[in-house]
Amino acid sequence: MLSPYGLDIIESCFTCKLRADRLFCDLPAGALQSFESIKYATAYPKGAVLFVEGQAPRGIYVLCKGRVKLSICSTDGKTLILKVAEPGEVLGLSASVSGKAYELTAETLDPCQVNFVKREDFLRFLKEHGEACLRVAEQLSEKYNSACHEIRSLGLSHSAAEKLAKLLLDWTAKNGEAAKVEPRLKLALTHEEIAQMIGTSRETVTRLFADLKKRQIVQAKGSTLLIRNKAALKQIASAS
Amino acid sequence: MLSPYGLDIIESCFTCKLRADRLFCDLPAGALQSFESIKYATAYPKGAVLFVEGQAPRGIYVLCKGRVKLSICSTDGKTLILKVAEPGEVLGLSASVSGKAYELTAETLDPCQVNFVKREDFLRFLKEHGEACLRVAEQLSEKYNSACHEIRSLGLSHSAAEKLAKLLLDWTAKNGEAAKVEPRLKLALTHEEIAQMIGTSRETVTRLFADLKKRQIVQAKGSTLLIRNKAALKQIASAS
DNA sequence: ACCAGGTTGTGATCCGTATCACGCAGCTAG
DNA sequence: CTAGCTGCGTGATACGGATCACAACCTGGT
Repeated sequence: MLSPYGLDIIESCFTCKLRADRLFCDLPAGALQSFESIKYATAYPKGAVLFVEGQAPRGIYVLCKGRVKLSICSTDGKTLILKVAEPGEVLGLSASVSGKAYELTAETLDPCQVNFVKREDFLRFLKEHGEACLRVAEQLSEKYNSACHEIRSLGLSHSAAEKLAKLLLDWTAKNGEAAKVEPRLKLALTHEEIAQMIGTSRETVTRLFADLKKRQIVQAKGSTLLIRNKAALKQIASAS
Repeated sequence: MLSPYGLDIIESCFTCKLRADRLFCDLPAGALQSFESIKYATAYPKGAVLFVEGQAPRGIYVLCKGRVKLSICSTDGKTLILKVAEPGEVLGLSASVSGKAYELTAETLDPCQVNFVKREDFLRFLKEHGEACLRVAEQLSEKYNSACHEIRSLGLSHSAAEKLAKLLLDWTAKNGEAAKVEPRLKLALTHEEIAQMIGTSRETVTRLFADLKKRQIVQAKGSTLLIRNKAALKQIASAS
């Protein structure tokens, strides 16, 4: 198979290494076979838009490789990044199930491989495969859960410092660096994007980082961040 | 059957008038029969707590009668009301599906009738009835959708005036008064609770109402609110 | 009728952070 | 090499709304 945009294409779900530990992908053989027959394996370059908030749902996108930025956008141009999706996640799921417009905009941050399934095909698939339908319910619960977390952080944790600290701790947890005393993490996003994740302005993010550095809580090493004082960060994150 | 807390108990899902237009309740006869056999019809007084954020999921609560306040709460006591659930909604669904803790707290605002189903029974029921499972997926999509709306309003529409205007318009829409030029609506919540719905302080809500009245946009008639200038309200709601 | 507890109205003050307005560094392309 | 673009660092200012502190209400209960 071709390797556009510098990707190594994953040929089939059966041989995919991620399958076991991903919520949706780990289907029984029968269902997976049937899924393979309706999916379109596609590749996107960095910066491609999979779907835009407000569009009628065309279908679902199972992310196999690369990261996808999920955001929501106001009429006057302000953007809020909800999360960055990782391989194994199903995008556009809830819109495809309910038939309502996509709630978010999905844009690739890296070159990505994606399995696309048309909405009609997908709904038929769900009717025929009860097990898959349960998986979908689980995925949706997952999404609902993280939406609730987002709401909590936007609506309750008022100060921007608090939100930034929470975000940093979240990231270390995802990178499997949580256990370490001084976790490292790569800042793959610009200050502007981080600001959009916590609903604040770019300048504030810059100032907050400056403050954290001055207080020896974090330390920059190129584009990687070293967290020198996790306790202090947790303090800030849970400050009322 | 008894009528505790002044409720007229709905005997069975088969005879329930709401069934047809509710997402989850309108199941095929076979599934409904099976559902009837695992549900516990229960009644709650006003102010009862069905479940609390953070608890392990016991099961789902199908609301048949009355209103239930769904809220999320920070460690330092601040509360954010996400929505007020109406009959036909399924509460505690996503937690029961995923097995994670309840994301919210559910508290009755009126005397309520509720069908409770234990988690294990419910999961078994879903495995046996593929159709029901699809309904669950739809309900979850619905919930995810409204969570996204909440996020949008919390994260993007910055001014409190904007959020209040949106809330009022939402309410008129739900009451079927949307079409009218001067819709009425009953304010069943206190200023404090409204403040918790839009993530602001009680005083701000009072001030905002005072301002709307001064500008002749709304008019109070006891506990009902008359909207005199819907256009102006929409203006405020969509102001950047 | 009266008092208590919850709800509403309003002023004064203060703090966080948005916003504007720069200068500076690094990277890419002509 | 220089022009231009994008991302970062930092000051000055302004404003929305949180918070505190009371006063005026309106309930229902004894």
